[in-house]
Amino acid sequence: MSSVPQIIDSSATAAVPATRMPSDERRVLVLEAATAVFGQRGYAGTTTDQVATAAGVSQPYVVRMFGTKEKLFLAVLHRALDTLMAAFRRALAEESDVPVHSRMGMAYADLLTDRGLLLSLMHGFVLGSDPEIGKTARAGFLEVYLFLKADVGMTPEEASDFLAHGMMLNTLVGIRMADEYDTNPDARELLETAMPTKLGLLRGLTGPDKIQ
Amino acid sequence: MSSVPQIIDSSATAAVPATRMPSDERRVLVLEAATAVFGQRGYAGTTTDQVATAAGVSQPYVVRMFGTKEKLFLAVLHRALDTLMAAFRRALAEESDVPVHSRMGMAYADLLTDRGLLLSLMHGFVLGSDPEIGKTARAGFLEVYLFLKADVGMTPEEASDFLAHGMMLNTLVGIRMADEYDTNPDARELLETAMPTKLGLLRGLTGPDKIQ
DNA sequence: GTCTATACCAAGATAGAC
DNA sequence: GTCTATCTTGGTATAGAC
Repeated sequence: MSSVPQIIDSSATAAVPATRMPSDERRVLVLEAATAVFGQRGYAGTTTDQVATAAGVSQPYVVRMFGTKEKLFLAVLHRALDTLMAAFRRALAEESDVPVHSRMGMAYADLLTDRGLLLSLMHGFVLGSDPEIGKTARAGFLEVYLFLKADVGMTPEEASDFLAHGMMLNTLVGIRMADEYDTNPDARELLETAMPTKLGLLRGLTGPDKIQ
Repeated sequence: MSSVPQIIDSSATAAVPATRMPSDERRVLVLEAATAVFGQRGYAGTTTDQVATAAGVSQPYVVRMFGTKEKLFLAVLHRALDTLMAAFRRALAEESDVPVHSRMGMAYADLLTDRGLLLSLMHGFVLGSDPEIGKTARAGFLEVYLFLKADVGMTPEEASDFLAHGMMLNTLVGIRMADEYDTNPDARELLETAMPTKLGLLRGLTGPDKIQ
């Protein structure tokens, strides 16, 4: 694979000892960095060193914190699913004239700003053959499906369609279709059709990646 | 990552010299094997040795044939896109009482039987940050979108919805949701809702993987 | 809590024989 | 056209110091 241009600023060299920090705080920082890198390069395509650099700590420390790279990825998936469900629950509880289904869609699209979150999930979703990752991915996907039916009140068809559009959104982000927005009218039309309201968010993700 | 249980029979040991074969024939065999493995494990998660074993040839020979692993993956993507477009064109040309949109959907779902084809595409789609892979993925995705509009006659909305359901199907396969069909009623309902007609194909993909 | 140093293995690629 | 042997790199994980 050719080297991937990066979004995340890598000027954070891990060489200089990171300032001491409570381990749970540090843990969150590393999880966020890992989410960004995994989202961009996928599970196998990511090295623990890339995560460490993005988080501004040393590579062995990342491994030390999570045990193995796989456990780190699983933690990323769980955090992503928790964040997603929390956003949905918030959107559901919200007082608003906007219909619930739309509010859910907007809540989902808003997660695009959480760098790599939806894409890390997507990478997990397509690795169903891996025993651990697959188990987590299926459980998470079904949790969302059930929530849409039981709590939001969608029919199976509505929930399935909602998820389909979510997967489409994930794909458009993953494929970086927004990079073609200005130069390819078809890409532009597709983006404007597939995500009319939240286009701004996607376009904000254009340009060279910020991860090292 | 824990080791992935396999679908493809690995009894094909490369140790015994493969019988000589015209290079384009061998090329196709390797491409098919590569499609299956890449579909299951993704680009970075696949080794050229796994591909070689699945194809029944030696690892250096795989590299020799395609130059690099990345070129092999790109060849897999191109072959997958060609196969997909050919299936669509065939479904379009077909005489039938079934409406075109349905015929397209069925043609797509039928590709599930081509082991790893749709999943290799999906893995490519989520690697848009990689310069080469991303370029190919975006071009292929847009080619399909344009075909749906220009040749099939879909509106942008219809084409976008069609693609959304395609991505949903890919995801359900990738996540191996069919593995839960018998034991989880929610998984079953979701599968029956998302792919009512072609469920049989998906279920056929259940069970231990056949790739080594 | 965090680092440096390093062991160890896996994997892509090359050389060269048959 | 296809293999065996091997070089080389890069990446996870461990040991141990501060």
